[in-house]
Amino acid sequence: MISAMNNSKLRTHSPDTYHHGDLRRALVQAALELAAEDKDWNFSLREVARRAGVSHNAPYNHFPHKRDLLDAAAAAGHDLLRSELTAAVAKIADPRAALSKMSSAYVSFGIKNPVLYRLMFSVAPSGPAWRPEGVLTAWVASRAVLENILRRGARIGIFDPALTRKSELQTGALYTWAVVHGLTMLAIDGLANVERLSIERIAQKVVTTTLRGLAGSGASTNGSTI
Amino acid sequence: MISAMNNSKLRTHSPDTYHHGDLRRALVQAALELAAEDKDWNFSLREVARRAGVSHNAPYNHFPHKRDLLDAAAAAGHDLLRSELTAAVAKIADPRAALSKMSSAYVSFGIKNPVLYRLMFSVAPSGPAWRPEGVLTAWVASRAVLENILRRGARIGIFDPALTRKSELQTGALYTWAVVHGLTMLAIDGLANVERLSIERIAQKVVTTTLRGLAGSGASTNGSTI
DNA sequence: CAGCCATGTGGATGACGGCAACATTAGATA
DNA sequence: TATCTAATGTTGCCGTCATCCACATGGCTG
Repeated sequence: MISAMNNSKLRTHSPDTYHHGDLRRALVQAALELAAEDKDWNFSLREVARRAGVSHNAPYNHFPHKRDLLDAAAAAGHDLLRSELTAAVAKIADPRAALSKMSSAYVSFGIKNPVLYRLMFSVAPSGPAWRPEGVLTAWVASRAVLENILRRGARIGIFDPALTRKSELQTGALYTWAVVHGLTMLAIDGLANVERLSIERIAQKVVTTTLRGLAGSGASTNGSTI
Repeated sequence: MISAMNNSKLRTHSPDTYHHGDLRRALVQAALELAAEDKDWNFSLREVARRAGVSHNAPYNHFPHKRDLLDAAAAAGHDLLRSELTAAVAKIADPRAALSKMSSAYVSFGIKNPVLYRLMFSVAPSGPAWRPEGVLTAWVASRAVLENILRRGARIGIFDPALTRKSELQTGALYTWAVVHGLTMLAIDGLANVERLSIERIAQKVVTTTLRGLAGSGASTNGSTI
């Protein structure tokens, strides 16, 4: 799922040159691999350089600090998540079904890429609300998808009509996001065990409850639209 | 909020001895302080030792690895959270009000101790579900408090009666926990902004929606019990 | 009072993050 | 096409870190 990254222009010129040709991307790739292997982000920058086949200092031409590499990896992750979410919801008209699908896609992403997911939400804010380039963008885009679903549902009365108001819509989106984000985190931490149910089944039940929270007065709480 | 830790037996003997007397606790304390100052857990073990006034190797008599110190800090955090949660709910009879109070206490804890909170859920599981000593215990205790509230509410019909079934109860608890955990995380990351509302106000509204998700058929969705 | 064991100290080792000076090459320019 | 330049890599170096080992200290127990 990681290799799905854009890797066009993989140096059309000589293969064993002094200059790598696409080192920046190779470094991010190596970092993602190392993270997946080690199950954390504590590898050394030198290790990444080694894996990319360059000297220990080459990375500094692309990332002033080690954290910048991690930020780039996080940004790639956010982008991947966003694309998976939009893809999951693309062809679904019914807001409830769409929300269901989006939620399960979200949780699935976290479970498939636990280390990446954790990194994506581990960016240490230096300033008041600093985010690495692109992360906030991807985030806002994802959130917009969610808000659109809620708005559509509110308009046709499936969700609380109050959600047509901007402030309420934002709150509703935050609520929904909190559920899936929290559930994903708990699942990654192995804290989301219920009896012998699979995490997918658990997520499904949680989403059903979530939908009831969003429901308008006339809506059924039956979650069978999944 | 950190200094509330149990610090009995603070060396009744000589104050300036070769042996510190309570180094273990002092190290955890120093680590918590450093984390709060740096806003992350990237300080060096030597720095912690320096702050505690001991040699760079003294900590190894209490923590075989640096991670063990972090685990101890995380455990202390979980314990503190558990005590705050139980205290918040202690005298509240109404399940809905109790859940509300517990939620706001939870989110408040995260906001007051963002770095600690992040650490508490950043323990890298080595084995299948390894947790540092005491963390899982505190977690289960917190969860039990939550489940009790839900069960009581289900019995008197305020919450979905299905919650009296064990499996459903666990799912319901997970749902609730996911909301507050997710909301807390998002708040810490500065991603929980709605218009110009304070985070407390936002949390309140989210909890209202959460309660609706838990509600039984006959329950009002009015969250004014707060 | 002698000795043991928990607790601290000092020093050494290999690795790391980051800086600086130097090398190599891809293109732009003429 | 010959050259110049900026981007990209490389080598070497520094201070710091985590961790290991040998040794010091001293409270407690026999």
